[in-house]
Amino acid sequence: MDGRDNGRTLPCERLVRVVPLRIQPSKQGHGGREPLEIPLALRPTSETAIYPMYRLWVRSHADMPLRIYQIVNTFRYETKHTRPLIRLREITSFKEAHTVHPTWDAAAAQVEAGLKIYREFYQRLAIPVIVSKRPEWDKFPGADYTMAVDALMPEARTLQIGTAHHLATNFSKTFEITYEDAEGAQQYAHQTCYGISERCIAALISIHGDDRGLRLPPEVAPIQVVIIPIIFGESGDVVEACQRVEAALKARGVRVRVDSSDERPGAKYYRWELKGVPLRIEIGPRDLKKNSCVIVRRDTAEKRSVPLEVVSDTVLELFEEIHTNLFRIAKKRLDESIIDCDTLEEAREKASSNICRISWCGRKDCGLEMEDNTKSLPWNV
RNA sequence: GGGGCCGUAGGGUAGCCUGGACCAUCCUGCAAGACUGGGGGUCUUGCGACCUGAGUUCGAAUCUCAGCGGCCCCA
Repeated sequence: MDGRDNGRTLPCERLVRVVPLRIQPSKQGHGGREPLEIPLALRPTSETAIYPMYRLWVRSHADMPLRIYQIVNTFRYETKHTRPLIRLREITSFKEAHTVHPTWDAAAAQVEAGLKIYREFYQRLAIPVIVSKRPEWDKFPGADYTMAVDALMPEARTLQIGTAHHLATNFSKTFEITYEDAEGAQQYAHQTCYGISERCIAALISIHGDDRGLRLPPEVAPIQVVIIPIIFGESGDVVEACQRVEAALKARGVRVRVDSSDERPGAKYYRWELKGVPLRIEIGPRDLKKNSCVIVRRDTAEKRSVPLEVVSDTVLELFEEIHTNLFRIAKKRLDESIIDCDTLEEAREKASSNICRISWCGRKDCGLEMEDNTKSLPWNV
């Protein structure tokens, strides 16, 4: 699918320059001279693949809103400086929505709806975000305007972890996506597109992780509770107690696992902390005498002895607390890093370790000068 | 686009400068066993590597050249 072949003009000339419409791999990678036996092309963005279909699917106002999403891999022509999960030549799980609406306002409402989804998504990952409108020169090529979701990474840099674009009629004019309105006249449709990539994983890992490894919010932890039996000799009763607790938690829908490998308990603690399991339950002879167990939080390392009959309730309560705590810590760090600057000089000093908020007249040359002077992009990464 | 650095078991490394006692060091990992077990245990045994090619040389992990791969810095 190559937009240049159909004789039409793309909505923005910059799109052609910034996003190659077709990447042609060779035996030496892209840019090599020797062609592959079977010619292959990598598909960079989805607009040119999807919108010709939208042209066929959208006929009347009754066909809208049209809202479709897909999870795909996407290729970017990054020549250097790739970084795992953050800057990749192949984005392996781009989750993108493409919608069509009759009016500009309806599309704008959809942009808001998309942003609301992303706010909730990141809330559930315990990641506080900043939602902002990008300046003209930083928006998606062909967009009327671009909204972006950013998170703060530990090294005080922002990471763009989601975008939502109002495309207005820019693409519908190119791809001739029109509909018949109530008066029987043909109108260009208004479109939006919005997406997030595996950068959400990068943010999750970086923002919550500590020196002991991952710290995962319970809702998204593959294993939410690990049970460590403390075995002396035979200890059949300990093993049995672990299995009872495991069954009780499973019955409440908890993703739980008993680590009955023959490593030392200490080694198991370190291993599961590294993997970010939110709660660890230790059960040994001492606990069984009291008919209790020890529950240890990954986020705070706090230990408490809990009677066996209330383990499930306690676990579910702690899940809530852990999520709240992770979000609170991240939110505090974000809030504290945002500082108001009165002068460009001040912003220059502080931009490397903070998010600077500064007045701007709205002119492009002023904006670019601010970026140059502070050696930062408006949202860094 | 420009510059710099580096390729040794699954991971991390020593050896390279000054070629030979290197069938390549140590840590970790993996496999098996024994004693163990409330914060990374100990011992025994085993597995596993010099990026590729050409050259120099009696002899190359080590020197030369080329290729491939990776990392970092600058624009």
